[in-house]
Amino acid sequence: MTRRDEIVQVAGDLLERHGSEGLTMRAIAAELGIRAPSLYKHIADKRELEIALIADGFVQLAEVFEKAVADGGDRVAGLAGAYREWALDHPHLYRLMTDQPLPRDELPPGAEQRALVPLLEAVAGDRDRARAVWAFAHGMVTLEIANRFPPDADIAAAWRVGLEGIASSTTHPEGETS
Amino acid sequence: MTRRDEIVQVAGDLLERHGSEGLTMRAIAAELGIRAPSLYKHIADKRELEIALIADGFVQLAEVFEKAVADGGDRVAGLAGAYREWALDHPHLYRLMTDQPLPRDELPPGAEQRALVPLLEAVAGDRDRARAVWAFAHGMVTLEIANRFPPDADIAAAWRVGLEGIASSTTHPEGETS
DNA sequence: GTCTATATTGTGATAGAC
DNA sequence: GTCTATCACAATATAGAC
Repeated sequence: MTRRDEIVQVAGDLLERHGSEGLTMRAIAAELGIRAPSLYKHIADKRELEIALIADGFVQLAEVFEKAVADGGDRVAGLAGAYREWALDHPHLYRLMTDQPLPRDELPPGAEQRALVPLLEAVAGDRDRARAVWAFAHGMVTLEIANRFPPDADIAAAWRVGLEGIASSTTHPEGETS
Repeated sequence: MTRRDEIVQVAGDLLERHGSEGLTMRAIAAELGIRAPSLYKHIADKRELEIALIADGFVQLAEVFEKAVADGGDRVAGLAGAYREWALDHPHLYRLMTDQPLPRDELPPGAEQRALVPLLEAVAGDRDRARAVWAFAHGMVTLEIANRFPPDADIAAAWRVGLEGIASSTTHPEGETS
């Protein structure tokens, strides 16, 4: 493992342990037992570090999705469950990945695509439906991370209602407005 | 209008114009033609300012919802449209309101409730369905704000698919797992 | 109610020695 | 590849004069 890889790994650990506010060059260096300026011999700037973390996140998500599909069962439900579990397990990385426009130019090509394909296949290539499922899952996950549901909310039930509705409703009629 | 109200108003303007990073005590003061320390004669700290902005946001949202219901038509679709329009019109306030746990203790009582009632009524009191609709709308709106949909995405179609699915699907059978 | 001066803390980043 | 020293900047907030 190169020194650069070590730095990225430590950065990821710090991000999950202390949130994005805890992700400082000084803290990363301290974790490695060196001083902050030394980091710049291995990376250009902090942004490069964040990009690497985001790219890594997409790889993780793709792997989690592929495993969920391989496990069989209802595909959309399986993917949603995997998405939820991974996001709640890595809340700060999840936010880093979704709070900003995707820096597509700076990411390794295909990273986003690979994570996206399993969902698209699960809805038979219906892009609108895929986006609706994604938005629902993203909304649920961010609200859960931000602790916005009341303590007595039946979160699993909300997931069920949403997924069953979006995944299995028939295609809307052309031109229907109401 | 008291000086405090002026400060809150200027803070809201700054938030929308320059995002949460632009919302600094110095900037607020500059906008008012005074120095930052003078603000502390009117408010205790910056947090108090943010709370006031959040509370104000809920009032705006409640009014927007009530107007949408009064306008008639499909209720869920009307509320969702109003939600989307308001959020995209005030993206930074929207994020301030939803990115963190709700400071319920510090908000005027009923602020959250008043904004919530119209949606709950639109789904006949079904709390799970209300949460699913909310999560879907929240997901769509945050993804739109973060510019995460590709340029060619048919966002209106995704809204339609999601809302028709969640709002009109039948209640899920008890114990059904797949 | 405003000011100046300042405390305190923090950030990312560079220069240049070793 | 690491160090020390430092730049440049910004943030919230307080003390005390006027």
